[in-house]
Amino acid sequence: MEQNTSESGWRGSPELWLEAAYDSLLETGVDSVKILPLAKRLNLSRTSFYWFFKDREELLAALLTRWRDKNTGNLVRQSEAYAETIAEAVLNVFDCWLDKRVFDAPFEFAIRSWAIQSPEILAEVQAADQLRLEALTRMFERFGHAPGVADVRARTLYLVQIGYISMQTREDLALRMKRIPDYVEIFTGQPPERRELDRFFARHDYRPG
Amino acid sequence: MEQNTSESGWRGSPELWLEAAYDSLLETGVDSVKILPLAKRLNLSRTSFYWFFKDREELLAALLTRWRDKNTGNLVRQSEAYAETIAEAVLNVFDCWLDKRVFDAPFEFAIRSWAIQSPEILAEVQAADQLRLEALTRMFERFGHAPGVADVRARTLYLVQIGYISMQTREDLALRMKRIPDYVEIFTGQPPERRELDRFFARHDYRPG
DNA sequence: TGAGAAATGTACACTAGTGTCAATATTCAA
DNA sequence: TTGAATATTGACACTAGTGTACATTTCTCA
Repeated sequence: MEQNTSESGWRGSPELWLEAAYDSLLETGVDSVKILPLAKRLNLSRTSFYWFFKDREELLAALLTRWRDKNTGNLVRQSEAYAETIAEAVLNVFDCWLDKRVFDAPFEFAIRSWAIQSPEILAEVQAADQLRLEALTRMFERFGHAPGVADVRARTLYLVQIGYISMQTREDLALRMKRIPDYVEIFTGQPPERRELDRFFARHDYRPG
Repeated sequence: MEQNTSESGWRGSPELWLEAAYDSLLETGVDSVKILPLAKRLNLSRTSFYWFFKDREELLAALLTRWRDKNTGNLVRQSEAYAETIAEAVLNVFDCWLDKRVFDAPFEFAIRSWAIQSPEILAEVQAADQLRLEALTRMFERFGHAPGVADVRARTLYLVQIGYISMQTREDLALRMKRIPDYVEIFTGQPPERRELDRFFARHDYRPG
């Protein structure tokens, strides 16, 4: 808890405070990201925080930057990945929902919850939504869907996941994987090929059955 | 602002404080539901609050009750409404998303944002999600979908809306209505009949074209 | 090994909220 | 028209947070 991962002999660092802020944000929301409680967690004097950050605002801004870089960037990238069919393309996007190295769902929920109390955060979230939806719409259009339908299919794919995040459920991999073929069929209008599913399951270390 | 809607000559009332709390919850989240700011809004002394409520907790509990009674009750009811086809049944559920007398989307978002900082609220939200999903799954099963598929279709229908609420977009009726036929087709696997759409548009005072 | 940079801590002044109590004012109904 | 019920208020004591100033400690490296 009071360890610093960097190699310096000092106890504190910007990274340490940011990491504690991140943990606190995900556990109990932005209003719990307060310097006094973080200092207690870190066994540091509250005021030494100010050596690394100008004020609380600056810490919160750093959290926002971290979110923007991770989630939106990777989602857009997945939507542009190589695929031979729309089913395969959708499965590429599903990678986001199953691999926390690609997309951080609890982080996403914490940021969206933050948006209710801050117009700036709301604007950030809406800008992200637009970028992501545009990328997904282009994906459906690439596979021959007309613009209007592509838009609604992109929304369905994206909003189901945002809704799922908002439910904050913790389900095991097997349960989630069992729904995948039905989701693919609903989202694309066509059932996925066996080999497409196998490739997907394999890269998530899942053996059906 | 300092008016009391009830007929008594007093300025304050439980309803007045609850209404102010509701407004504040929807505008800026649960952390803004504080007695001091509410009192300022109402032009009342902060301490007169304690005549009507034991403490802040009791006020928050009243907000939760209001949400539970309104949103979950009505959604389950709409899922059970008379329909001849699954498309018509889905359109009955869509009534919720378009009529704030039936389902209060901003309220829903505020409650879900609250859940990040309170295990009790999280439990309430998850109980509501389960009730609603079960009702929607039964709806798809009534129209002949196998249990597994019915579950995934119910999730799709429900989660798209929860995700939409989480985006906090404000779009006009025409734009939202334009997507309806595509949504029905994606959610049910079949396009809606012209007359089903017409009946739906008519009851929302919308003229397509 | 000691000077200076980097980090930490203590003391202070401030703000915004909570809830209790006793005093006071207002309304309603007999 | 007056007394009881109902509501309102200001004063008090408290908690948890913010940020600044300055003294102190700890590390680094010349």
